[in-house]
Amino acid sequence: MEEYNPQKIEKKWAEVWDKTKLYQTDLKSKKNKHYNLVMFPYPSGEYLHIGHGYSFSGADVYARFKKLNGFNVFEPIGYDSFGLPAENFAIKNKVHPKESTASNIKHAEKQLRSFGTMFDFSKEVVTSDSSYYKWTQWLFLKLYEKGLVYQKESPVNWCPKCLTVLANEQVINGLCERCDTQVVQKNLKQWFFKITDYAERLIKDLDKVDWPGSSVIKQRNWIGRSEGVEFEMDIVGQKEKIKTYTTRIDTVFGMTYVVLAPEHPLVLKITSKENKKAVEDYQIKSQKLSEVDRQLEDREKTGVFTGAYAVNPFNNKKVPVWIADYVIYGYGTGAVMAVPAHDERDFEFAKKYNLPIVESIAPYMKDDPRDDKETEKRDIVTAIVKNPKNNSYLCLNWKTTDWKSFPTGGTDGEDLVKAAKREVGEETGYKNLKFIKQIGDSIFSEFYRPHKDSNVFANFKYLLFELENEEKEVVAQKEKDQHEAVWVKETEVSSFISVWNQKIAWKRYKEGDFAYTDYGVVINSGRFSGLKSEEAKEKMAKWLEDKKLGGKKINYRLRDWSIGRQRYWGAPIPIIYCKKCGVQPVPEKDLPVLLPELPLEKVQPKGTGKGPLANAKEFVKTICPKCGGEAERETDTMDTFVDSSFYFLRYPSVSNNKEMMEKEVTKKWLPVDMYVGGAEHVTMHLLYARFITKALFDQKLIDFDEPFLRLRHQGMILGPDGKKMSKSKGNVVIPDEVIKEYGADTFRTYILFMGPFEDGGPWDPKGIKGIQRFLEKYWELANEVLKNQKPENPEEVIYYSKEIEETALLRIIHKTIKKVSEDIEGFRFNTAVSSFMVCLNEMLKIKSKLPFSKSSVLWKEVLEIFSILLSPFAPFITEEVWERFGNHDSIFTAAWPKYDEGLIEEEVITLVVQINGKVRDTIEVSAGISQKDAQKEALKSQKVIKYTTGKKVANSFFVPNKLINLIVE
RNA sequence: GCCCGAGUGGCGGAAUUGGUAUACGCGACGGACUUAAAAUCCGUUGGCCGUAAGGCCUUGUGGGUUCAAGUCCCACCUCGGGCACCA
Repeated sequence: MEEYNPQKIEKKWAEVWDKTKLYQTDLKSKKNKHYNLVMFPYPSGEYLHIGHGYSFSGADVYARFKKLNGFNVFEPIGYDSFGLPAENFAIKNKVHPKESTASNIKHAEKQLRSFGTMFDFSKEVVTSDSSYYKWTQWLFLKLYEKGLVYQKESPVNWCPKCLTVLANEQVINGLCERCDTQVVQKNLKQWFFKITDYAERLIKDLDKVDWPGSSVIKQRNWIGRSEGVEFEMDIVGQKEKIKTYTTRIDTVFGMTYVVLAPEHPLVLKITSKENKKAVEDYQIKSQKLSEVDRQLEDREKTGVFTGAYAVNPFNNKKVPVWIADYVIYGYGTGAVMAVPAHDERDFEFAKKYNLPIVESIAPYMKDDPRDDKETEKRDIVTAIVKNPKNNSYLCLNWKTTDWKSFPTGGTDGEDLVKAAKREVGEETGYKNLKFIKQIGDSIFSEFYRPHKDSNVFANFKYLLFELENEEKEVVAQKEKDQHEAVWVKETEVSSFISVWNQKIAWKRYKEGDFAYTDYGVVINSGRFSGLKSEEAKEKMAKWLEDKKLGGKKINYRLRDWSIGRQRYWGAPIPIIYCKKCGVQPVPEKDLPVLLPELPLEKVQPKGTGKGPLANAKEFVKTICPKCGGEAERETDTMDTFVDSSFYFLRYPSVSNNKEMMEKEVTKKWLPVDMYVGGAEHVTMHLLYARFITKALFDQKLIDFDEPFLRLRHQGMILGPDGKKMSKSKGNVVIPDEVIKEYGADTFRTYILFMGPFEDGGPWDPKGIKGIQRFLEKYWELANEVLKNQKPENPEEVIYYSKEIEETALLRIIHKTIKKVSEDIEGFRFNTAVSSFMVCLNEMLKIKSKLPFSKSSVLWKEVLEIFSILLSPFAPFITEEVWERFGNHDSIFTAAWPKYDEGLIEEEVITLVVQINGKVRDTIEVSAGISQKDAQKEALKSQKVIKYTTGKKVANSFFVPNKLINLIVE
């Protein structure tokens, strides 16, 4: 028999598919479309690694599955070829980026073709090609027209190694995303896209898309919406006012100082003469700090007093105004009302600089009060009694409930100390206590009391006592029945006490004050006292509005997208500076602004804050489009994320030089139906692409405002050592070697079989043998069936007889159709592959009982179905088998098989018999058996009898066609 | 610190709605074929006790709900990812 030779087969079909243009999508076709997109690669000079192979394999299985299901599938590919990696590679290898990019693309394309993907190479985009970046520039102009582009001098992230500005999204833990160099802050005039205008919609419209839940959450958190209140405070003796933003207006009565960011413009205006020197020094010092240093986790808080006082409008109290670098100028108003009692940062600062701490929120817990009952307010006091002789504390171990608590009781208007002493006496007998101090302020709790059939809204206070001597009075029997008094060692108190509010009180006592940051009941807050946080927030916001001092405000963490890069290898920003007319956009008709061909030595950035284009005199020098006078071009290039924010819009129109998006074809093909790529792009590319889509939608250039309807991520493939692949670790695996040895079919099937698609994991070359064996077995079976395709005597053929084996053959293939269809739709490729193996193993078993001579027609049919099912994973081998079976058209023009529910259903099923929840036997019964009959059958089993003799079946639970659980006593 | 996600054999992993835990594959062991090896084929393979029949235990740990828990609830531990002085 002819051996399976993947190299030969794959070479043959790659050529045939290319020649017949099988994967060139007719974009004008009326058929149902499916736009299947993969994130296009970065041809940086490395080979496409195994991770690309993973991503493309998964996406391609889905694309082929859709094609077989009758969709007109478009699976384009291109190259994200502008940018730092490509440029750095070129500089390092002393090749011009233009040349290196071209050769890298050539190599990448060769690799891509070897993967056996159905990419439509005829509609390729190359972002560094002027035919593409013309549209990058056009996009810039469109946003510019609508005021979504602006230029601002501001501190920006500067990578001292890449010598360029980076977007917020490109700074990872304070390091440059590309080269891991520590990023510093630099003041530069920069171009920004106003993505913050879209913050709300970018959050809201996440509801519209089918994306992995974790990615939706990640993007939401990145945008960081927060609801709060903004209000103004007077400054004593000055005209200026301080505007502040807070999400916790309910804590405002606890404000004991105000902090401004050091760079806040108000700082110098309000600083008093005596404090001027210190404030200025501090400002200079903090300006020098890099973003990283400023964000270091355990950095101690620092700050200085300005000498000014602000007035809390709620209680007209004067509070000192400080500056400190823990307040960020770019967020909110750059000014914070500091409430040390209820904010950890303010607390730390207040402790360090001895600022007062005032509680305005008391802990509160709603402990299942009943809505239908009255609520009574009660003041309650808890005594924490210390025995100084042995360092233990007086506690109660309750007999009537599972409480473990300190002595506690109502005050009934009595003095707190007196009431506490009385309670301790009644409950435990101890009568000589010395009052030490009160611990914290109130804690509230609302709960239902069964013995009085009412709710209590309790106000707990906590007093600390020391035991003077062990003298006791008699404890009433009634008390003794309820609880016993025990002395608990200090170290064990916190685990002993079970009552939540006493746990908090104990923590306060032992660890001293801490910031209580949860919601609760507002206290010490004048007319707002007694309200719960949620209510107080509403009423306080309303109060501010009425007084015209402020009101509700929503803030976002998201910053505008800085898009200028001081590097060579990118799309020039189409802007002209005219001395007379100022900043002028390049007119559309003059696009593209061609990237000048600089010699390699001039490509290298100098770090002057200006990019290499500034050295290209003939490029810089131009004329003003408005007045025709002498003018200069902008020399920054655009961030590559601008290039990739619209490439999916360009693919269908790639052959059109007049329009970025051809109307008809765009309307038909977009948005993207399925997008496959890494989760690392969630807060960058995917966010930018959504923003650009919405901006174009608002200009009525497209009629949809979400670009990617469905999104799936592939996991990361790690090196065989379990570490992230990197050249320096020497653990990079490239798919070429694997494909050369085993073929693309085996590679694709294996990499998808390794585990769940979204998980990834270490590349383990050992397991690939299993897939190789599987494909070989399939190949052999198919060829054997083929050999027996035409029986000598056609009369001998029994077609669909009732032979058990035939039924079994049909059953297994139909089961497999169902399973594989569902698994591919759900991106569960690993289990789909496993069911192929189950199916093949079953077929081989049947084969030994069902000779070909009798049923070759059925065998052929089954093998054809199996081939179609397998073809998305292993396109080459299945295409070859398909052809050998006498089909003239490609297998990918075939129809995906439908399964017959009736054929899947078993006639005899294996029923699990449990006795008291433990599996004791399995019995063969006919499908659809009733509970009664099942029980009867089960009780016949010898194994079951063993457990049931002399016992009564008290109950039974039945899961039809699965299980029966008999309860015997 | 906060927000996600995950812990299942020697390994990768499976288990639809709570219903036979360990499918499928790798590896390992035993056997067949072979002068031999590779390849291939057949068998065994969660742990413990037992000659066996069989029994007991087992999905990170500890509790709970249930006739029944990998799956649901509570607490904790470990790992991975994201955010991180965002007021």
